[in-house]
Amino acid sequence: MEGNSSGGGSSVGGGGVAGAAGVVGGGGNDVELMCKTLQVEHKLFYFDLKENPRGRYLKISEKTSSTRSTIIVPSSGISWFLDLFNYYVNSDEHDLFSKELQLDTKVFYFDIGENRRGRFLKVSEASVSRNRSTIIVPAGTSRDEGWASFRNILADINEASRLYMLSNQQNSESSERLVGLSDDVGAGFISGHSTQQPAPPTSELNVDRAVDLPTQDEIGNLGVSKVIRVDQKRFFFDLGSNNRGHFLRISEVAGSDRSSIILPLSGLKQFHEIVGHFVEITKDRIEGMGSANVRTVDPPQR
DNA sequence: GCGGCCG
Repeated sequence: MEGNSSGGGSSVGGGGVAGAAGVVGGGGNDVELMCKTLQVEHKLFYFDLKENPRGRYLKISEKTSSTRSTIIVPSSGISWFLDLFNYYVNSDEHDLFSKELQLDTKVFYFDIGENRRGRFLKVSEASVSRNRSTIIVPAGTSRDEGWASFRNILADINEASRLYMLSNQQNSESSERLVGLSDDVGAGFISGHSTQQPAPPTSELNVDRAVDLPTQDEIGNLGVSKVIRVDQKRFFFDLGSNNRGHFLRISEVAGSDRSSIILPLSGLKQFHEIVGHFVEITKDRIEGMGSANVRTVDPPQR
């Protein structure tokens, strides 16, 4: 029950007067969409969902009397954080493992620790050319309620972030003014993130899970599409995005059948390398004849 | 009003 924000004047100058030079330092003029605080033991955690022209992100800060540290989670990572905290809350104490979460250029490390004060989860963010920053979340005194409260807040924020994404999408359909407001367009449906599913604890978190994807076309179409024809088949390459991040959808269309694979952009380079490998080892066979009937066709502009 | 985090 010690899970909730109390009136500590939490929000960053939210009620604050204009003219108070109110802009948060460092965060610049980023718009604050939602903010919450959580107290666990003597630590205070601040959750700020923010948005700027480059997209949406969640800033999580840990503050004690002596320490302040912050991690920045891109919006595509919020649901992963939620899943991971669910994992740490729901799993048996004995089979808790460290996890890594890779998002674009950042890597987040989740590690369990324990000392005289109790158990804790260390979440640290490593990104190129920036100091590693870490927050430490106490498990809590009884039944991991520290982690559970943290998870509950992540769930709220994840939901809010999803709604912002959907409304941005609608807005940009109806009016072009907002173009460039967020690069996180696209729909995606997360069905219930309900209780008992301990997110897949496999190590390659970012590869296997893009399954809950929009199957309709046009969603998250970022205007980047390619089509190739090979024999009787056509292959469509479409960039899209949902709240898990950006992906490339490759669809094979033959007759009225269509099937797709969804490739998170984080895997695109590997994909490319592997295709390159096969091109290399089959070069002799395809260069002689096959290449003539593989053509690239750009879709009509606009 | 604790204490982790190794920069």
